[in-house]
Amino acid sequence: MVGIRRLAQHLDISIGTVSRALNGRPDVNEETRKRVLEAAAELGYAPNQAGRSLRRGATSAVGFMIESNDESESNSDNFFLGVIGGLTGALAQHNLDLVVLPCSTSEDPHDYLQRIVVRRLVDAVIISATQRNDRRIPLLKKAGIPFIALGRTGGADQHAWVDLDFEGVAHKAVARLAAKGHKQIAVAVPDSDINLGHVFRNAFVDALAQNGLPFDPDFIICAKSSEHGGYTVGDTLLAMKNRPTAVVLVYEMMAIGLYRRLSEAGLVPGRDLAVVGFREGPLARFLSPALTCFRMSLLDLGTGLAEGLLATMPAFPDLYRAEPVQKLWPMELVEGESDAMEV
Amino acid sequence: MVGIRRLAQHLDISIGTVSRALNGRPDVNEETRKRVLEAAAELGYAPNQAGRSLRRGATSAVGFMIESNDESESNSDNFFLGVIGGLTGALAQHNLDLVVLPCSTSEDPHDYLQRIVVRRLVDAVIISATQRNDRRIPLLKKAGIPFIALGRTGGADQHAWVDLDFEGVAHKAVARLAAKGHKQIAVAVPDSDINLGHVFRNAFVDALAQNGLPFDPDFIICAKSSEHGGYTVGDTLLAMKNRPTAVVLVYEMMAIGLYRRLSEAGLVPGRDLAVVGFREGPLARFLSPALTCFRMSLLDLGTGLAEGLLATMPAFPDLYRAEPVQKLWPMELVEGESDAMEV
DNA sequence: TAGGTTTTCGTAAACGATTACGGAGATTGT
DNA sequence: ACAATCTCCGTAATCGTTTACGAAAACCTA
Repeated sequence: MVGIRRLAQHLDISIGTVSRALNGRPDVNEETRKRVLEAAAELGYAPNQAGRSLRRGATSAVGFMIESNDESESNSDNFFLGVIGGLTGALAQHNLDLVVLPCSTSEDPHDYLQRIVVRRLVDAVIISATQRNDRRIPLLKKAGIPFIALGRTGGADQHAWVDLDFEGVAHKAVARLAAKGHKQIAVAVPDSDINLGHVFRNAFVDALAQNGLPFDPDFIICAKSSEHGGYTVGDTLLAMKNRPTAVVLVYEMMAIGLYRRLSEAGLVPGRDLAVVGFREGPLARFLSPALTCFRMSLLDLGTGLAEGLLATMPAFPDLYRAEPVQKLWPMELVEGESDAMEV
Repeated sequence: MVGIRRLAQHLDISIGTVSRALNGRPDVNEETRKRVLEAAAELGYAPNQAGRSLRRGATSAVGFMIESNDESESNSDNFFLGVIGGLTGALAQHNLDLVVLPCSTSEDPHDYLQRIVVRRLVDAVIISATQRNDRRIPLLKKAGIPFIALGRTGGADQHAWVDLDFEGVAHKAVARLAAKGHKQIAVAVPDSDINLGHVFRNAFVDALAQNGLPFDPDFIICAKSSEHGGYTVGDTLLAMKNRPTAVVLVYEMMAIGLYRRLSEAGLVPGRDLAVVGFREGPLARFLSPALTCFRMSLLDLGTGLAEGLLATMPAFPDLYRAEPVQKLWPMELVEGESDAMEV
């Protein structure tokens, strides 16, 4: 393996000069720099990451912590892959690698992250699937590791995050349904301790109030964020004596299950029950009737996350900003037929 | 940050002894070892990864190279997440981290991998989406990096790989269709230079021969491995004067597009055209009529990949085997209604 | 008890890169 | 011509950990 030593003796200069030449330091003759650069390309030299990290005290890597669902049951489809694409692109421009840190669902995310952090495996981290009271936040703050969260937390403390604009989604969905005459609108939220459920629930309640609609606690339906969860939402709806005329869902997989349950009951979405989904996934186009839902660019979301993270890293003084980025990511309505009915 | 130095001075012993105690070396008093372990836990010590990597010449990380499709168009959904779950579990048992290396589709995978390898970012790699003549193989061999491929390559050279049992799938699919009287069976394969297409195509031709069925080159349909690709497969089929009575697909997303195209033409899968899909994804259960396809455990696949990789790593002498693992992963038929018709 | 063996631990040299420091030439100023 | 300045580069320390080597102490054997 060719290191800086071999490069230096090949050029018959000192390793210090080689290093300076490669790192763009000013105190090196331009003629020498050119020779070094050429030799490096010729010999296929690249700095050893371990040596560099040790000396610099930084790894040039940021971690993206996701929970790797052990079996394919769950909701997340191409979501993370899309975000990862945006992240890598934006980070690569600053010579940062992305390290995906998949936390098994059988392990406590806090403990997993602690192991990563204390070993100094990455310079900064992105956490996802944030909980209402997420212990990872104080951990990262105490360790002084720059971070950003994909998803708000419940805490009042300030930290950088990017989240989907649930308020906007809830407002658009409810306003649209209200305009069609719906007065009894239900919402399905995930039953896990993930913060998303709370946020979406609150946004929904606010949207109801803004549209002058009454709020019935029974209309908040908790379910697993999976296809089967959507099926159980159908069960719940069908069992209600005072059945809502419309329902708003999170996760496209829920929509699939609900469609199936309705179909079994001889009901048609958009005719017997207005359905508004959340994120437009690859399935939404196929569902019949077409699902009214919301669209976003996963690539842009990843880019936005990267920018927000870089702004928290003192190692990038030109991008650094004192106040943490807190950004709601807009989603655009995709009109379908699943909420076509008027009432 | 607490390092081995602080730990040593806190215990008033030398750093050498601390290191030996932590690494389970025999030449340290058990009483001393216990004290060191306790102090390490108390002070929250964990070895700095950069220092350790530099000294050991190994990073304790294996890379999993995937291509991160820039936009959500493409096929891969929960596939990688599932495999990652299996990988992390199996690797963690040997104190190995998994680093996901997402290669942007705009970059040459070979160049991307070279940058990773030359910087010694990982000890071993798993490559996926192998091409027929994959330049990454000689790169890794030359660099002496242990690796395993998820997907066979076309080359005759020996290296470790795990691949799906396309032969088994093709044979089961064709035999099943032949038993129902089908004589004109088409197959849709991806049009990219990924090796999967060639393998699947060959397996299909073999299966035809084994079942005494004629082979018509027109019945090999190339398409993008996406929902839209499936739609174009439908276009191609409908435009044929001598239309096949059955079609076998790869990728579940293709099935969705094909269903949509057939529906637009007023045709029903399983009645007007027998459809056999490939991998059972979260969507297959929902398609109506239910898609006949094949099932596998992504978790087990990940575990198998990890085992095959460990067997190539000299750093694990007890697992090391001279001959590289080459394993076809079986898939189990999931009976649906999409190929119910007889002819 | 002398000599040999074993146990336990401290010392110091690596690993590969970065960078503060200082020195040798070359250049400029008076 | 002498000093001051500037340009360029070599030397060596350093990051945190591992490990070969040797030494001290303890233990055994005859």
